[in-house]
Amino acid sequence: MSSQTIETKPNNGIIADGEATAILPTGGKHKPITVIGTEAIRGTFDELCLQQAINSRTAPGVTDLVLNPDAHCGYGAPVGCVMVSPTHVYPGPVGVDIKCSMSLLQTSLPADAVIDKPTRRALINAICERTPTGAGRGQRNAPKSRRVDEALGRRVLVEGASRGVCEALGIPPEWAERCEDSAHVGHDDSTASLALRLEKLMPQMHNFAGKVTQLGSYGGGNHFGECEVVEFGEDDRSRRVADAFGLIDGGVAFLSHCGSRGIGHQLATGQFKALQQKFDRWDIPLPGQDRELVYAPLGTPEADAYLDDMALGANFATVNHLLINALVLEAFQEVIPGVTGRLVYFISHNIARKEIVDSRPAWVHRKGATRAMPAGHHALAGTPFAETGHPILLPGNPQAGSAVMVADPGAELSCYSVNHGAGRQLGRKAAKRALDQREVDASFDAADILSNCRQYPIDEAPAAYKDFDEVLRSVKAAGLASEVARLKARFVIKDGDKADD
DNA sequence: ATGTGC
Repeated sequence: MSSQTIETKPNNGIIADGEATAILPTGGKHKPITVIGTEAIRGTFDELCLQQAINSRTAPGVTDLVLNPDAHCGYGAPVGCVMVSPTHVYPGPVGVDIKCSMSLLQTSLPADAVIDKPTRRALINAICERTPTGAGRGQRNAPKSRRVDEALGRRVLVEGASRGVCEALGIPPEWAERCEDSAHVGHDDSTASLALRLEKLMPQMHNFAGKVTQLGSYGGGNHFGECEVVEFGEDDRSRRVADAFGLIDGGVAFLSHCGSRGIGHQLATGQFKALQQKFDRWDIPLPGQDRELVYAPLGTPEADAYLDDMALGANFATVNHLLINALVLEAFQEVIPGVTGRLVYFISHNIARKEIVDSRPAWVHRKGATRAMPAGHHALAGTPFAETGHPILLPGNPQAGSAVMVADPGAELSCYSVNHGAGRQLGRKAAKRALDQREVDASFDAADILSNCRQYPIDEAPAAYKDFDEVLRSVKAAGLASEVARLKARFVIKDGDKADD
């Protein structure tokens, strides 16, 4: 494995072939890396990020690698990339937070219901009581009707959002149709193999009962819940699609970002360690000599174990999101009786899926990347979105807004994928050095956006992220997707200096 | 991302 050097080439070796599309050749017979991003965006990719992309592109069994405009360094592969392999699975290019995802709940409320501050404060409190934030945090005072014991926890991991699990947790079962995948199965397409795998893992699953009580919680870092006002665009097509998605112009919606919490973390790190030990023992060369890029050929016990563990974590994340949405709706109903809500969509940006790429089945690893299938895509047949394409949920930042998009046929270029958000511009330490807490808080006050935190976490401030409009411009100019609606924050739930502690 | 250092 020769690791190419990139620093001496102009533009880091990236060759533009359109306003927002480019290629990065990696030498040999390899198809080049597909790069999405305007010139301004392409300048934000640092060397390590590009080296990770090259390592990933030239790794065994990989046929396609897409680098998205929000790309930055990740574990082995960049956050913000798509890696396709018909023959291998790669745990690193799924990531440590298995099935980290976005979901959007459309309520029946008009925007003026969330104007006055006391109502928004009451909503923040009611939501925080039910859906906690923070490391280790889970359900504190869940009512008996929604308590997750060990037995139900096992069912969640094995079945995902099955009818039985939804009923046991008070989740409207029809929401399962509004999921990118409501349930994940094991390596042999059965749930039986997942049950067996979980049984085998149980002795290592420290505090399993405690971890399953994390269902219905956000965790920390960039995870959040956000009350939004939905703003449709001007053109007829986007308004028609927004209607079909069940969005309401000028209505109140709730956007959530979270993943598989402690369970997914334990499953992912367990897989990294197990595979790294085997690579050490076997002395097999790693792509770019990077231990974070361990892999397993399909059909081996190692690949089976990874696919099973990924499915267990993914099922937890799916039910976590659906329960959060059910609990958030309950919180709205406590504060504003009579309000109703429907799940618009639940879609992941950290998962490997079996899809058809270039007419053959392949594992599409999306790491900080979102599936983007347009109207008429064969995989959407029989879903509510066959005629429109499915909703794409892209968090930007509370001040610039977030976006609902829909894929265009041009998304074939990026293996039917787009970015997963704005992407970091400043590392956490750099953000703490560069940004001023009072200015950050003042900017939220000026925009009349409330938060559950006394001080907004500075490393999560909008200025720590790339310019969201430039990122969206890249996606549109590359022909991947169109904007359907913008979401403007009215209040934000984050892990931070909580007002209720 | 994470019972936020192995």
